[in-house]
Amino acid sequence: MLIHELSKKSGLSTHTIRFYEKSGLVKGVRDKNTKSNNYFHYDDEALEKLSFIQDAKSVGFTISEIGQIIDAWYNNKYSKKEKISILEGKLVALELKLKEIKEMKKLISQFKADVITGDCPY
Amino acid sequence: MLIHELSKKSGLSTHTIRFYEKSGLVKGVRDKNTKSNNYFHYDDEALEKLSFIQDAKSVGFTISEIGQIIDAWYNNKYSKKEKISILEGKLVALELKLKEIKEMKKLISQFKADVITGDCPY
DNA sequence: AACAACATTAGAGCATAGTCTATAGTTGGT
DNA sequence: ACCAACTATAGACTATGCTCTAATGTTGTT
Repeated sequence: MLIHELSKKSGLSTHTIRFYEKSGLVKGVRDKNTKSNNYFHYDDEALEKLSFIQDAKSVGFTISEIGQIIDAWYNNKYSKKEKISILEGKLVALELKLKEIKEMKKLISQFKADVITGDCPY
Repeated sequence: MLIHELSKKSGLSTHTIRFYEKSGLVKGVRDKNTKSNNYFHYDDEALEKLSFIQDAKSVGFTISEIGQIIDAWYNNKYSKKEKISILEGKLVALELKLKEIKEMKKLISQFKADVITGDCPY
């Protein structure tokens, strides 16, 4: 598919997709038989990656971290050992975030309880 | 205490503290009896806020969201009802993040498992 | 009085992650 | 052949959240 279709299917603008392409997260390929244009073609894997990118961004991973994860899963840039180590690193980071969020939930729940009971001094 | 001490106690640079002050998250007060300078003085509440800001940032809240939470707890800018509604909104957001992170953990765990078993096709 | 170490404001600069504009070329339908 | 809708590239612009510099004044110690 061409970028416009990928854009519609992913829900991301062509600008954003090109930005991700420049950042190394996805890439299209050019058809060597076609000489009249130099359009990039994208497959379902690109769509999958864009969907992953959106989820990964929303849990707080940066573009560069997402790039590492994609490289650890979709590419052969890293050895098996390196891939596992990268993915384990991200799991540790997620575990920490989970803990922080639970603590923040407790804290804000306490704020709320104190506002309700009037123990909030302000 | 003056900003330098607050900086050391909070672990944030004076620049960052001033940036937060401009953003409305903390504020120092000037001593009306002192005429030779216009230094700001900070209390333990400011330190508490800075600590909260660091935690809140690390769970992904923006400066503006953190400002709302601080206003809902430390100030009387909002009515009781508004305060509760703001805090509940943040709790909902945290609950969603929690869910997203758990899903991302599953996904990355699966990536890792597939790399280990060799089911990763790349 | 000299000097380091502090204080203030204003504004410049930077990284991240887009978002948009301009320019130029291509494709598909009528 | 024409035109809307697409494509590519380069680069300008924006928002967020710092981070640093410059200019200037104050405080505390020797």
